[in-house]
Amino acid sequence: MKITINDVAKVAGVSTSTVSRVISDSPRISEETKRRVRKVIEELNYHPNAIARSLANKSSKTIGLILNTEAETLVRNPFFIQAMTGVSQYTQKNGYNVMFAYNKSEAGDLDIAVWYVNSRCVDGIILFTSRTNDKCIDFLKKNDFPFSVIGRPDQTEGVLWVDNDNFQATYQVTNDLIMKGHQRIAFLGGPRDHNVSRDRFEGYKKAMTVHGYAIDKELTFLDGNFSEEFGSECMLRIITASKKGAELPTAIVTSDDMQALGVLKAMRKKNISNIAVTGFNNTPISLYQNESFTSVDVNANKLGFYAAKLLIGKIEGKKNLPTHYIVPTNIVEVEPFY
Amino acid sequence: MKITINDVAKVAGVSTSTVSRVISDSPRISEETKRRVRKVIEELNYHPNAIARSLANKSSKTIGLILNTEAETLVRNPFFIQAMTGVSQYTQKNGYNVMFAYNKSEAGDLDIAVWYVNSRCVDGIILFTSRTNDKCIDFLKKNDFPFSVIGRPDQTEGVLWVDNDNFQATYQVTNDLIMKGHQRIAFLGGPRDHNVSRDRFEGYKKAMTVHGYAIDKELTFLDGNFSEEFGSECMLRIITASKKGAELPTAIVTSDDMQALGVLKAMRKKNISNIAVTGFNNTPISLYQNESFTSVDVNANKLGFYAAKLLIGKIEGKKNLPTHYIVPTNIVEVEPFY
DNA sequence: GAAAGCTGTGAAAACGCTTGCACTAGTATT
DNA sequence: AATACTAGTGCAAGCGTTTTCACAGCTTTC
Repeated sequence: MKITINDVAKVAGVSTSTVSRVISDSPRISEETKRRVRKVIEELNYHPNAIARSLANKSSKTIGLILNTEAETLVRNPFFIQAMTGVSQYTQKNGYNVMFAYNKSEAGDLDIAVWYVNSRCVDGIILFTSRTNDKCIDFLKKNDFPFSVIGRPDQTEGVLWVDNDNFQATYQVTNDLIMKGHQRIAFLGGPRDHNVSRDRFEGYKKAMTVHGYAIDKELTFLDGNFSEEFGSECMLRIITASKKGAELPTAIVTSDDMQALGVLKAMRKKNISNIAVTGFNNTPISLYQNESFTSVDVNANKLGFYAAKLLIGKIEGKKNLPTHYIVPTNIVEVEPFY
Repeated sequence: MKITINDVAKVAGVSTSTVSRVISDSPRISEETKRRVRKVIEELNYHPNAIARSLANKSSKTIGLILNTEAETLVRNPFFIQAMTGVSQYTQKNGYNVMFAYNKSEAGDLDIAVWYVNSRCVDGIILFTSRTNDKCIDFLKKNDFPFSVIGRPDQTEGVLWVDNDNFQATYQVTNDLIMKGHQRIAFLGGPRDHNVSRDRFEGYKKAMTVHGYAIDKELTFLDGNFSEEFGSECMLRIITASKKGAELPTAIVTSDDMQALGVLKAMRKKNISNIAVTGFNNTPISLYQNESFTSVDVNANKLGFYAAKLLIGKIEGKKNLPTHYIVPTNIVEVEPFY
């Protein structure tokens, strides 16, 4: 049988309220009593029951994670686990636990959100991907339940979010290429309904126009997806066009390492080299291929960390908190594996 | 203000006990009453408070994960996230939540275990790596707290565990190589204090001896680690030896994909090819390199799934449950990326 | 020297649920 | 006809905390 606060109270010869106050270090208890009670707590090896505490406090001191992502992505892209460790680091420091649930379907994500909210087993939720018209976001807003989102959502009012400055990242990547003398630079984007896709394109566009270079429609591939296949496909189209007289680009800015790998694969297949390729995420797999290329490290760990920080700030009702954080990116040169 | 069981009782004109029994579908309540109460539950959109329930039941319906692993490994090896999703799949089906905490240091792992146990916020724990003399295991055993372990621990009595048949895996991998005509086969092992290392070596040894091939001391590297560096290092030693007259192996069995990549890297550097290499884990990164090789898929998802199954069986006091599961491995041929 | 103000503590009511036990009304048993 | 079941329900005591309010005993104030 586990020791309870009553046992401590009895042994120490005080009431349970006193013990409770000692635990929370209330100023209303005399040092003398505190010392005595603490000694008993030590002796009996007493530890408060977190659940009883939660019930009395109406707060579980737990936050829930919703990984609304396909298994495939989860496994290939270390982004998620990195963000999760970031979350864990912040929550641990602040006395919160973290709960997670994985569900493949989008419907499943909503189910989990509903469960989390209705059962009151978490104090707040972190969404790991923001989709357009995300049903989870709508649901959480409607229920006035604290949550934060990794990745800027469509509607930012009333939501806490963290993200990179994606515009800045591609701006810089593109600018760097231009500084190295590249003029004909292609761009591969992500799905149109992700804000991140638009931002990355805009950054590229800005850098190009600032320097007076044209955005060649034949070299910009928007509304794509973050896959290797898409990367290969675009590259093959570029190559085909070049056979019909178009000039090959000297550099390609992509929106994801997978895309970049696809591009490299197609280049290899067609025996083309000397095109600089850039990606996003600094995925370790990018280390295991033969071309050197540039990747944008998004600092996933920090994204998780700040998502937790925002959320916990909100839960604890702190005032004057920021509504979002922009986490800086670093541009890394990935050396070839061999 | 949230709806409670009392509100439902009042509206339905019954006592709270009756509502509670309707929720748990007790046979002692008449169908008539059940119907009426359920209708009210629906109308009021009532959902039981999980925490109050936990307190009354003395069970949080939550299990805790302890990821006692370095961040680097966590990120590079999708094993962990795969196992986590496996755990989540089983627990969701059975009405359990999962809590996780990440902590870099080994000391931290123990802290988390202590917190989980003392605060009673989880009903059981899954350890994601079994080390020799694992302090967490000792602590959990001493406190008689339910837990299961991924990876067979040193002392199996009184512990629930899941693992692959590592002996069988390397036996088969080695045997396959022999069937293809290889006779001179090197072996790279993992850290001596991991059971997995010993098992994998024994499988290799058995296959070799069954076929009457010698185990060449110069070609077996035990007590290594699961890194690329170790792989490269061993391969370079093999190559150096060959320059002094030793015969090169025609195949190399390694204990990890990272090791295998290291081997391939060294081969490439020294311009050697035509040596078959095998690894473990079917890591996606293995897809992004140029040699085809063989990897053993350990079915991490299933390992997590069964770890959860064993644990929940124990928590719920089921009788005649197995003490461990052996999850089959599949041998996969990884095609070169390009 | 009475009123007012502190200080330190305890009693008891929450928090929202489960469950052992008791009770009532029928029904079956002898 | 008395007894013994059974089915269906409610009462109230938990589960282990926190926290409001009350109060006793001091000290200060005018």
